[in-house]
Amino acid sequence: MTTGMNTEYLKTFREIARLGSFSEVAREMGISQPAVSFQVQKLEQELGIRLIDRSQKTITLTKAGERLLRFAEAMEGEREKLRGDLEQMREDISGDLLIGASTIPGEYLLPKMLAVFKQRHPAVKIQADISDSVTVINRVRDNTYEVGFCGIPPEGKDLAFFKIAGDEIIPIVAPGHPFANRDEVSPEELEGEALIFREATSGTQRSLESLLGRVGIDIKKWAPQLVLGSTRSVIAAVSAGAGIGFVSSLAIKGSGVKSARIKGLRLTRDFYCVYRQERVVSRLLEAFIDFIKTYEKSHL
Amino acid sequence: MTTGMNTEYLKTFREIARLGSFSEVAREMGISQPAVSFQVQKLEQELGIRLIDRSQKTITLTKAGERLLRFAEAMEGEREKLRGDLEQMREDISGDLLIGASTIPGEYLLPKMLAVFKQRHPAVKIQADISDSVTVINRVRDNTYEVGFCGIPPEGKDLAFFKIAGDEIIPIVAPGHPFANRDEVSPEELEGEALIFREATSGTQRSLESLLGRVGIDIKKWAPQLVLGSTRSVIAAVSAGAGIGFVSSLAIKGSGVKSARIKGLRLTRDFYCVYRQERVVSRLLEAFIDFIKTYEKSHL
DNA sequence: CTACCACATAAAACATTCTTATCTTGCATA
DNA sequence: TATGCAAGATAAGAATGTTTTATGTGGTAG
Repeated sequence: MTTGMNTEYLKTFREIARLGSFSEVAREMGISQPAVSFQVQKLEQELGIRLIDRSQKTITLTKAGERLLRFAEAMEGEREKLRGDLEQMREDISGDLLIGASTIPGEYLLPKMLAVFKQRHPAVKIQADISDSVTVINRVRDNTYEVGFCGIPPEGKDLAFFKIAGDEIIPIVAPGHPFANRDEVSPEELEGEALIFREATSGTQRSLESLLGRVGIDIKKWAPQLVLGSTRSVIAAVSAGAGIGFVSSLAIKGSGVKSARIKGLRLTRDFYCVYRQERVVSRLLEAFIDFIKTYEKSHL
Repeated sequence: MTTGMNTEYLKTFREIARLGSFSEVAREMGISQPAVSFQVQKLEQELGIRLIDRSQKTITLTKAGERLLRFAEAMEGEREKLRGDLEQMREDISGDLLIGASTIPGEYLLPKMLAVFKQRHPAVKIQADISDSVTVINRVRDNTYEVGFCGIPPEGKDLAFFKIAGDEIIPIVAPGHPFANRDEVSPEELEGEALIFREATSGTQRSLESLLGRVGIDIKKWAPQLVLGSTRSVIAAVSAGAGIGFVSSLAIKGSGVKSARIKGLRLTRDFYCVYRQERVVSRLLEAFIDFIKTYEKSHL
C-alpha cells in the first residue's frame, strides 16, 4: 500500500543534500537521473510536503527538506550502530570447524563461501580437507568432519543433507576446435574424437559414465586419448589442443575453453551439504549450516 | 541492488515481537502469512544474521533480534517526531483562500480535495464559490479568486492552467428504460426519445452541443421534453422516468440511473485548475496549487 | 497414531522501481 | 533575440520485488 520509506531513498536524499544536484547523485550512485527524481517524488508524496525546491537553476532544500535531512542522518547513525552491534554478535561465534569436501565443491564452491563466512565471523578457524564424496560422507558419519560437501546424497537417517548447487558435466574443446562454435554435438560424433577422461575412480568420471549409461551409451567402449588425474589437468590438456574433455561446468569459467552440449542430453548432478542429525549442535555449526543454506539466496 | 530496509518491514518485525506469531501478525496487518515470512527472511538476509528462532513451537527473538527490535523502536520514535514536525510546518501555512469553481468540479471534484487539503493544513480557511466556467476564469483574471476550476482552458498568457481531470458526458436513463441494458445506442435512436436538457447556457449543455456539432449532429433540432436548471434535477427527472438526460459521468455514481454510450462517439472534456501567472505567490497559494497538482498521483 | 496449527516453500499474479528516450525550461553565449 | 546546453520532468516499457494462492513439513496435543 504505502511504499514505505527505505534506507535507499534516504541515502539518495542525503546525497542530494550533499551534492546539490540530481544528475550528479545519479552518476555517483550508479542509477539514472529519472530514478533520483522518482525517489524524491516518492518521499514528497509519502510525507505530503515539498522537500526540495527545484524551480530555479540551483536546487535548495525546503524547511521540511532540512528536517528530513536531520532525520535521515539520525537514522543513518542508528543504522551504523546496529551494524556494529550485529558485527559484534557475529564475532561471538568462534571456534574451530573441520570440513570435508569432494573435489568440485571443494575447489569451485567452497572457497568463495568460506571467505564470506570468515569475513562475517572473523573469530572462526576453518580447515577444509579435500577428498572424494564417499570418504567425505564416512568421515562426517564418524564425526571426523563436522560438515561435508559431496556430489552424492548420503544414505541413512543419521545424516541430514540439503542440496547446495546443481552442476552439469559438459564436453569442452579448445577455441580453435571444429566443435568450438557449435551449440550441440551428437554422441556419435564424440566417439570418433580424441577424448580425454578422468581416472575411473573420479566422481566426475563416474557421474559421466552413469549418466550416459542411463541413455544406453557405454563410454567404456570409447577409447580415451588421455586419462588424467584432475579436472585442472583435463582443462589444461584441452587448452593445449589435445582433444575433448568432460568436466564440471563450474570448473571452466575463465579457463578459455569452449563448451558444447550433447544433443538431447543434460548430464546434470547435484552437490550436497551433509552433517550429522543431532539435537544439540554447537552455535558455530548451527551458524555455519544456516549460512550455507542461505548463501545462494543472499549472494545473487 | 540491496532491497533496503523499509518502515513496513520494521513494523512487521515489531508486530512479530509484540504478538509472538507470524500468522497473527499477518491477520492483524491484513497480509498473508507467507508475506510475513518473506519480510523476516529479507531482514535476516540483509543483516546477515538470524533474528527469530522458529525451530520450536513458540518463536523467540534471538539476541540479534532483540537488538533489531530496539533499533526498530528508536526508528519509529524518530519517525513519529518527524511526522509531528512536518505537521507543524504544514500548520504554518495559514490564511484565507478564495476559490471559484464551475458546477461539476465544484460539486464532484473539489469537496474531497478540499477536505484532504484542509486536514493537512488545518489553519487554512477556504471559501469556494460555484458559478460557471467563464465567470470563474474572469474572476481569476481580475484577482477576485486566487484559483479557479473550470471546464474550459483559459486563453491569454496571464493565466496558467493545468488539467485536473477528464470527464465524459453520457446519456442516462431510469433502470426500467429500454436502453437501460444496452451498451450503446445510435444517435438516430436518441432523436425519437423524450430528452431532458440543461438550459442552453450551462457548461454541460454547451459541451454537449459542441461535441455533437463536431460530428455533424445539430441537437437544436432535437426537441427536448424538459429543460432543467441543474445536473441534480436532470438526474432526479431521469430517475422518475421522465426520459433520457445527458450529464457528466462524475455526477451519476450512486444515483441509481443507468448510463449508456452513443455509438461511435465519446463526449469527452477536461477540467482545469487556473491561476494567475505570477512570480511571487503566497506560500498558501503555492502549497495549494502544489497539492492539487499532486493530488491525483497520491490518492489512488 | 492422527489431526491440527504454525511456519516454509513454489509458482504465478501483481506492484513497484528502474531505464531509455524524449520534452521543457532556464540560462549562457553569440 | 536566437541557439545551445545542462538539469530536471515525464512516459512507456523492462526489470525487480513483493504478495498471494496452493501446498509441504514438522512439532504438539489429543
